[in-house]
Amino acid sequence: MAGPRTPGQRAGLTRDTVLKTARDVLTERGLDGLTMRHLASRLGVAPNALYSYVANKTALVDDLLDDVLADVETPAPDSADPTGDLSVVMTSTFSVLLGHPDLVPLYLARQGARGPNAQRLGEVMLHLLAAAGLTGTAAHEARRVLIVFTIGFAALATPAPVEPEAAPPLTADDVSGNFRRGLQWLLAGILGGPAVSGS
Amino acid sequence: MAGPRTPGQRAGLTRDTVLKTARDVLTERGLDGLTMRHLASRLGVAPNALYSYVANKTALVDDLLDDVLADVETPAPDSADPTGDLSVVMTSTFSVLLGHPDLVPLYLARQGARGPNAQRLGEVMLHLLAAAGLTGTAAHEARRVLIVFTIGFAALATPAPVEPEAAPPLTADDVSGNFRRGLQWLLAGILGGPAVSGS
DNA sequence: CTTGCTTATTGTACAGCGTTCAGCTAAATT
DNA sequence: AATTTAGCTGAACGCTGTACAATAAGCAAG
Repeated sequence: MAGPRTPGQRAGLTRDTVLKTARDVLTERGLDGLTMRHLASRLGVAPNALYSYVANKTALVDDLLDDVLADVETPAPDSADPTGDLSVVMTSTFSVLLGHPDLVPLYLARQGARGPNAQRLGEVMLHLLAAAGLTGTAAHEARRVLIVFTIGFAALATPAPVEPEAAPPLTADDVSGNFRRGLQWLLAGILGGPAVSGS
Repeated sequence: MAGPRTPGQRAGLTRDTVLKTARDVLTERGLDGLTMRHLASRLGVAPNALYSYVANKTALVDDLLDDVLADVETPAPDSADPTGDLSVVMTSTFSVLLGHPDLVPLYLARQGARGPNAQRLGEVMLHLLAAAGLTGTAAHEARRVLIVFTIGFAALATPAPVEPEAAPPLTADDVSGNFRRGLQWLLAGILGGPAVSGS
């Protein structure tokens, strides 16, 4: 990985290795530790070499965000229990997000990912909501509620950036149970609830 | 506000003017535009002059975050309708957050504010939940759910950072209605089975 | 086998960031 | 009036993301 090279010599980088190493750096050094320079040095390469594979740092992070969502399990297309499937999808999303705590705040800062994986997930959710009887605006609203709730909770479960000061325990398990209960409330409201009249 | 000063001369800064100007800069130039250097030049002052009033940029932002929460209306202490009051508090928090979109992502990145205003709000919520019959762990969980939901929704209502690309309108009104419905679902779930009547 | 084109990579550099240190001087204190 | 305190400046450090021009490796064509 290390090599003193003169200009023109190749290092054999790949877009995939760049992204993968970026993920590694992120989990090891945190969000602040993910700098183009550090990533480059990790790859044994000059910083600007990365720009052959990534338009800029924002694009890199966007790709990272979407990559992570690839791990979310989506249920078999035509199940008999859309509500349960919905619960599974959200719970899976939640736990996937928990696996990459540093990224979570970024999802909210950018209002969710926009890549293909995110889009696919969004469509799966709409499909399940339709199977449960919700369409149109109501379905979009419900989806938004579920997404916000899930990402938001993952953000809260993330370990605090600094200050070990008087840190309340708040283990990931605690938050997970908390998440599951809140999710049930939401699903009950969304699917069963009393008339959601105009208001 | 503008003045070429020689070393030793004072500019008459105040912690309050610094914070207030920081808020202005934030709303005008966004989060990326809020730099110590820009803030300083706006105050007609060398960048490092700010460090007499603020420990560092993080502390500055922390103060900003907590300041905003001062505008949240909290209900009269001993109401007969804690559920309704809870709804009022959360809705008020939501609209206050909407007024400062640039700050919202930071709340999540830092897992909520930690200043006195945030603390007060948190205690008000616990008080209302207790009045509604929830104490102990259940109350803390419920509070967490409500906070996540509220901040998360505010984050989603925030206008996207860049890309006007095919942006769905998603007006603040839309999101507000959405928020209110989701909130009802949560409250219904939190406070035990039956639908929440009031509000 | 050579010629030429494309592209990955380097060195250098720029502008900007948060922050620290040392000095100066106006204001506050004694 | 003398002395301390504190607000402010100038300069600098190390860091960031990124643009530009030069170089050489790889590849396609003659």
